[in-house]
Parts: sequence; structure tokens; C-alpha cells
Amino acid sequence: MNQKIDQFDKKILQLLQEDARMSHAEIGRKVHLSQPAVSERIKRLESNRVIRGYRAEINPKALGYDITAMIRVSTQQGRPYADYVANCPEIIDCYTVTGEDGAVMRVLATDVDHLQRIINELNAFGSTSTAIVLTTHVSGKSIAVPNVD
Amino acid sequence: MNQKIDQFDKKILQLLQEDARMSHAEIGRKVHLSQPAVSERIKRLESNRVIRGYRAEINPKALGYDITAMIRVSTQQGRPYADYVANCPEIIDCYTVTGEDGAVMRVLATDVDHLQRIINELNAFGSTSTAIVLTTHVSGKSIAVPNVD
DNA sequence: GTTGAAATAAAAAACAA
DNA sequence: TTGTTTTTTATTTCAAC
Repeated sequence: MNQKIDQFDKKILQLLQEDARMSHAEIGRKVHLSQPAVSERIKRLESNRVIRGYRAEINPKALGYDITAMIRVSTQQGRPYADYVANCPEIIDCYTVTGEDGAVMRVLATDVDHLQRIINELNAFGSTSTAIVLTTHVSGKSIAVPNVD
Repeated sequence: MNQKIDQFDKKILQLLQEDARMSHAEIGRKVHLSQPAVSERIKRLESNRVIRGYRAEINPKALGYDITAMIRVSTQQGRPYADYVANCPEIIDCYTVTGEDGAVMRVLATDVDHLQRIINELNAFGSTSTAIVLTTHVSGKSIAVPNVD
């Protein structure tokens, strides 16, 4: 099940993180491998769950989401929130973390009224602390593969 | 530059967020549109920057990153961190937010020593507060397109 | 928006190191 | 096992409508 990631895999993963729709032939040209060899390696990386999937990255503003917020929820002895989070379309990321804040979430809202409604819902799970995102410096940066030299 | 997103675009964006490598012909079958019509719409969504790009989603654990942490940095009157953040491979997400925490970051580390080194570096920009991620409930959930009915 | 032809890419097969 | 080239199938691009 586990595999060792060699320099070819490392480069392939870098390229697919930058452009998931790059053709296997073009990847092959860049890494100096034939198209079937690249396809074979990608298939193995997929079945080993090194590659989890391929996602189009959408601009939230273009869809009317003018506000991104980070909401921390102190969830100690609160009711379970996993199902709620999974089904709430505004919650894009949600992590259970150590410390007094049980959960950290990234949410999208169309306007402040919308954000208020989301916060009201989340208050059912614990006290919340909301910070509005002013600048997104990086979001979903490519993961660097540790050196295998 | 701006465009109205109709029900076809909405479905196309949903499908590409789930699987960015789905063929345009298959998308066409699902939305009941010809393949060139789908390609045309996708090209428009790309050039209007509704679609920002296509990314392979990589499993950090598979690459040796056993720890994910949320680090908050109180950066008031601190030195600028945008360049550092852009070039630090362990910082995957970084947001400047309102409130006393100037910045919220998601970082990957191979082990606690590695995490400690990252925190030490970040302390140059302000006092830090670190919470280790115990569970990732959702990360990069598909953005729902608001109704256009 | 559609169909249909040409170019390109992916998958399958046969085989070499 | 991991790679190569060749062949077949699928997809994308580019007309013309």
C-alpha cells in the first residue's frame, strides 16, 4: 500500500498541483518519461491515495461570496457538529483542534446578514469568535514533497 | 468581464469541483449539452476567472506530513510577513483577518520538531498561538453556486 | 447552440531492460 | 518491476452551419 515517492513522482505531483488538467504526454515531456509511464505512475499515486482527487478552484467573489470569515467555536461539552458542518454549504473548511477553541472553520457569506445567520446557527454548538478575512495571501498552496535525494 | 452564471454553468462548476479531470463530453452528457458547448462555457469561465485553475489534491500524510496546525500570529506593528509566507513551503493557507490576531495560517509539519522550527520562525512577526489539528472534517469543500432560478 | 472532420491525448497491447 | 514503442480508443479543437 505504501510506496516510495521518487524524483519522477515528486515532479509529477508538483505539476498536477499546479495544473490538474495537464496532459500526461506534456507531463512526460517535462519529466523526460513516456506518456504511458506517466499514466502508470499517476494511476498508482491515485490508488495509493497520495492523489486524493482533482478540483477546479473557483473564485468565491465571482459567485457572489463577498465575505470570507474564520470562525472559532468553543465546542467543549457541546453537541456534535460534524454532520452540521458536512451539510452546511457555507462552511468550506472545518478542523477540530487542540486548545480552548474546539473547532476552526472557514466560511463564505454573500454579505454581513448572511454571515450573521451562519454565526447564529453555529452558536448552537458553542461560543463563537469571528474574524473577517481581509487578505488571502495563500490558499491551498502546493504541497512541497520532502526531498528524497 | 462579468457574466451571469446560468443553470448550465452552475452544474458545470459543481462537476469540475468534484472532478477537475472529467471530460467535457461526459460533462455534456450530464448537463444535456454538446461537448463543444461545454468546452466553450468552460473557456469563458476560465477567462473570466470564475475558474481560477485546476489542482490535484494531495494527501499530506502520504508525503510525510504527520502534523497539521493552525497558527494565529498577532502581527500588529510587526514586520511584513507576506513575502515570508509566500516562500515558506510549510504554510499552505494564510489569511490576514480582523481582530487581535492579525494572521491565521494553516501549516504542515513532518513532526513536532519541525513544527517547533516553523513557530520559531513565525515568532519574528508577532506572538503566536498554535493549535494542532486533530480532525479535518472538511477541507476545500465545493463552493455551492447561489440559486439563479 | 449544433454536427462532423482533423489534431491531440489516453488507454491497451506487445515487448525490452 | 518499470520502462519503451505501437496501436486503438477517446477527447479536444476547429471548421461550417
